[in-house]
Amino acid sequence: MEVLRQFISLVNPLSDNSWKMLSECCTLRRYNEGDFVLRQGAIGTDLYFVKEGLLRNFYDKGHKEISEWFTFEKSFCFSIMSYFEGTPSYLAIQCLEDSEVISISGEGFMKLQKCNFEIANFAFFLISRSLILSQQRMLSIQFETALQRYEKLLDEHPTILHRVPLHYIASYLGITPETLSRIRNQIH
Amino acid sequence: MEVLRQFISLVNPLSDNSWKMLSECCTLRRYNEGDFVLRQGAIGTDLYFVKEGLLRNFYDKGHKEISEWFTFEKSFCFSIMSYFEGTPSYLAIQCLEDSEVISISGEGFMKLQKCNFEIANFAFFLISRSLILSQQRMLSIQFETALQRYEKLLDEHPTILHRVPLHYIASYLGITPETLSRIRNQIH
DNA sequence: CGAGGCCTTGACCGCGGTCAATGCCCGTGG
DNA sequence: CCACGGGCATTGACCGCGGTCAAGGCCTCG
Repeated sequence: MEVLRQFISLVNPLSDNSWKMLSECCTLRRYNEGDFVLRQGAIGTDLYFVKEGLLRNFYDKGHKEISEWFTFEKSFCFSIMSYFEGTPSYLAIQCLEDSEVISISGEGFMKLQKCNFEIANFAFFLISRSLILSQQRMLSIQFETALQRYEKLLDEHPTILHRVPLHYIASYLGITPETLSRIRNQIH
Repeated sequence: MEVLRQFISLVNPLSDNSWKMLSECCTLRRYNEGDFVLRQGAIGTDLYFVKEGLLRNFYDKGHKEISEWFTFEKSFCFSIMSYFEGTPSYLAIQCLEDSEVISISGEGFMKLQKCNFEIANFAFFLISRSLILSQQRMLSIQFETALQRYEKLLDEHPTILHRVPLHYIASYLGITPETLSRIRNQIH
């Protein structure tokens, strides 16, 4: 669990007492490649911190799976709609590699947030960062070409090609595998 | 200011004490059509609640202005990047009609948020709703055609055609005025 | 009456989607 | 060990949405 505390400390350090309360909401789980951390339709009010491994966050759109994002080690993810509204998750979370994930109970976390300012602060930080990323992604989809988005993705995550199959990357970029293929051989 | 308190009460009512502290951060301002509530490049850490009137939130992209959203009466807006990071705002906010706007000092609000759970809760609510809207807008841009987005907009804001010029609506929809024009006469 | 802003219309084009075929890699079973 | 089958990636032909550029109509205001 120490990894999680260090991660949170980068934002604002928690007192021993706050950390004790928070860690009581946490559970470390191990998954194999292909396992689901969260299935669509399940209630997913928990927050997930990836200690080791790689997750794929995706949802169904028509007959296709759309990859919303890939959660790398040392970062958080959660099902936005499900978390805020307690509804069944349209988002699913699956492991692309064997992974270790710390689940933070949504119920427990929300209670803490209402009575502990350090944790309320951290919650606010998490959400605000999601909001900024969401805005940036929107601008990216609206104004950049598929080629630009692909190059930016490689730039930010150079290892992604070795770790994620191309058709998942395509759906993250908002294009078909065919288009991604054309983009790739247009580069060389 | 009473309107604002009522609005907040819909989410979670504030005690008299919390409201007193919050209202000390608030300033009511009147604007004429065309006036700027926030200019691009200015530091815009405040939150704005529109009591009366209609605002346009837009930014520059290349040589064009892109309308990000229209803020109708009885709702909030703010410059996301500027608010969280205290940086100069790339977003500008301008009045499309004579308006009355309550500005909540960002500085004051953030202080309250760190020592008052009712206000922290409300802040969390505001951000989380922005996040949900941002996600929805992203899905809308990625998967719906311009026609679908236009029809949905009219459905959700039937008065918008009387209050907002078409070229602003076009840029909100992410299309050119020419395309909007074609869409409109294709409906009848 | 003329000028300028807004909206519309037309001709053309490019990005990315769809559909279908082919190639490649790899695991399974005869 | 080879043959087969299936999933993934690629390639090609075609098409439609929406962008660009240019022109024309209409209103308002000086």
